[in-house]
Amino acid sequence: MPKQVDHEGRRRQIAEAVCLLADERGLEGVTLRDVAERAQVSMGAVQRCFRTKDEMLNFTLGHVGERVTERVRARLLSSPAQSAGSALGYAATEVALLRAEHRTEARVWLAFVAQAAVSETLAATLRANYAALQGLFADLIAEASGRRSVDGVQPPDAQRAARALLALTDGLTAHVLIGHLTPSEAHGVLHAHLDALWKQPGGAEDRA
Amino acid sequence: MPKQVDHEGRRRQIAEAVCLLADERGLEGVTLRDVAERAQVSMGAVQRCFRTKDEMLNFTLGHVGERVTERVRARLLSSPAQSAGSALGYAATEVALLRAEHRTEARVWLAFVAQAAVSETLAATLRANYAALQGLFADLIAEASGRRSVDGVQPPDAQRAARALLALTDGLTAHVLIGHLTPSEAHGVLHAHLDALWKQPGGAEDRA
DNA sequence: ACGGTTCCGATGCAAGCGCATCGGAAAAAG
DNA sequence: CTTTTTCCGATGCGCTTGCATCGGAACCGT
Repeated sequence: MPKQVDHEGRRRQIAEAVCLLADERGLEGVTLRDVAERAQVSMGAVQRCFRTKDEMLNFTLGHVGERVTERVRARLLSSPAQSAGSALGYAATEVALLRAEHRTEARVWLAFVAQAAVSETLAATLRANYAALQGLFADLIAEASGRRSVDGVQPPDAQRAARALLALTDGLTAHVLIGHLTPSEAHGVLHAHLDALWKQPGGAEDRA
Repeated sequence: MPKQVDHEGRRRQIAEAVCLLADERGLEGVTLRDVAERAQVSMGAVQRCFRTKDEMLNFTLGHVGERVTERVRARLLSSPAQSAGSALGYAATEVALLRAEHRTEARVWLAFVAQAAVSETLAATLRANYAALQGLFADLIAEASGRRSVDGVQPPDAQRAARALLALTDGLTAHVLIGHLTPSEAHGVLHAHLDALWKQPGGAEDRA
């Protein structure tokens, strides 16, 4: 057997470089040459790991998505004793990427969301991540409001509340990045929304 | 006086072309040559109207923002007899750009939001638009919940509710574009949120 | 040690980009 | 009709991009 290389590891290493560059100059400013330089490899290596640039970006998106979802899960596991309500608060705060140290991830995420609007491949990867997060939210909401989910099926208003929460966190993230909101304003909005959730769990049902 | 040309009109014409292209291929796919072709003018004309490409994009963003805000205002004026509550519903629905015929605007908007995260010039233009919409929302919310705004100053929870509503609409728009939500799901989420707004107007205050 | 694989760094290439340039068309004023 | 000023279409330039190519270095089983 000839030379062997940890391909998956290198892929992640390259994905990190893509993130750094996308954070600084946006997704448009990501070129193969710059990525290679940032990842401390040659362009040839990058081309070997990813057949095309799109493949590289798609992998990077998946990588970031995994990281965020993983962090949310870790946050939940590290504080299992509390109520489902406060757990949901923590999870939502993580997803909103409000903390300064996650600003990079937030910018990368936003860049990919915009790109996904015109790239079906990216959109598919993105949808998978959103579905996972929404399911997680829905579980927590159903549990916190007493009606336990059965076989992974939540009452429809829990699904809807989860959709709302996910959209809200995404919107808040974007508004913070643009500078329309400060992180603490966004934090306030998010938690006010969550508080409101418990005070009227089941009323007001109409429309699809 | 020599030849005279409606510069502002041509600028708008070019901005429309930018929108069409951004809708199809994303903001990255917008080149001066393509814009010129789509706008039925020569590249020279485009260069005369906008000194640089960034200037062109910035103008286009302002143009789209104006159009959306204008449509929301028109929607409000066309149905002034109803309650502030239902007016807010209409306004929010417009902002969320859920209708299929506004999908183009939505994609353009999202593309600019992502770009603004790395371009202070675009971010400034965008902030102005968000501020206008948020103020509009806050007015309606304050009016609907009885506490009239005085001298354009709303109670803090109206401001916060407006921020939440704006972030929610933006998030929903993005999720619809990506295909994570259907338009009717987004519609349902939005109106459930609005309904919840009236049922508990002032409680749950903490954090900044 | 050595042959066979796998890897990769350097280089080349065609295409496309934003922008600068400029000669001449177009139009009001005399 | 001539002049003067504004406008713009065509063209060229320098640069960057993603990708293809390939000779040789690196490595492992034998």
